[in-house]
Amino acid sequence: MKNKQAEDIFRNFLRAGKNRITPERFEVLEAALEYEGHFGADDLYILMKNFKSRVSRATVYKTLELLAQCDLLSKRNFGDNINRFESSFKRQIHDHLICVDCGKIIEFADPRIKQLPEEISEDLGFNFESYSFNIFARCKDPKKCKQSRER
Amino acid sequence: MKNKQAEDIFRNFLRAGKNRITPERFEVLEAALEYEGHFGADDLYILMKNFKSRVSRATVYKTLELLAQCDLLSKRNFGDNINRFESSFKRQIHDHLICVDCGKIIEFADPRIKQLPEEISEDLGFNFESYSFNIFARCKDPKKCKQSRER
DNA sequence: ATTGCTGCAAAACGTTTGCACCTAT
DNA sequence: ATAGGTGCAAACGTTTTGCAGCAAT
Repeated sequence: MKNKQAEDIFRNFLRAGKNRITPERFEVLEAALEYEGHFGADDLYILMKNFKSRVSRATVYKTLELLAQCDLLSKRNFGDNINRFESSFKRQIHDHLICVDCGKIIEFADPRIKQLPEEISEDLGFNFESYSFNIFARCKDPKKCKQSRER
Repeated sequence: MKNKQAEDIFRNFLRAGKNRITPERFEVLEAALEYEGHFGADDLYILMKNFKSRVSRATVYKTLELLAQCDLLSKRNFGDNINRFESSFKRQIHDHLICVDCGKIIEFADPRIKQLPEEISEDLGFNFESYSFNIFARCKDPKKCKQSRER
């Protein structure tokens, strides 16, 4: 019960669909919100296993999808064929710069990007849904690079 | 010998590294440049197989990577965990809008995006390498949607 | 002659699925 | 009571790898 507000959002979302409210789903929610930074579904599953959780891989994968649907998490793809998630609960919209050498991920929020996706969607005759904007670059400072492979 | 210019670029790139110049690699180059639109490595492999090519799957995968490295192709990722390629030879830089209902891919070039990635990289202390900007949206016109799953 | 490339099949990887049992409603 | 969720293992689709033989340098 660490994130009552997020839990309420999830509970309401589950009820709104015909989804059941189960302890496993809330266990995944809690673990996901506690995770610092970006994580793959399997990362979270392993972490939960290490903490002696009995929740299955299948449940973790399915629940993360639900959490992304109700915007408690955002699903990211940095071009390496891994779906990553991060908490978007109480967080502002941002994009990512990824160092192609060390894998470091920098978050940034540039006001110039903000309206672009919706405007472009309209112009092209589409209803905007979501967007992804990733920059791939290299650390200028070699001392800060190649050291870690944070994700 | 349909694309002498592209072949020269590839040949020089191969020589510059210590990569060998082989007929298989040029077979992949030709097939890739002829492909209309976006294709996965396996799509191209299957197509080549249908045309009785004897080039192996491994060679197709590896060669596409080389072609992306020398900018004859660009490698795209539309968030579905498939690496797609498209010819970038003699093409202007553009981004993509993907319909989440029918999978249709629209290309667009918005001048407002152009300098953004490099500027942001600099501001954050990185050397710009590349970027990806994808918009996910839904066709407004239902008649034009759900019909095809072009890629 | 050397070193890199090829084709093949097997393995790897993240993810999804089928199914019998269980549980929230 | 029943529809939906769970855990498990097996299957999936894409991509990578190990290796023996081959070919470009």
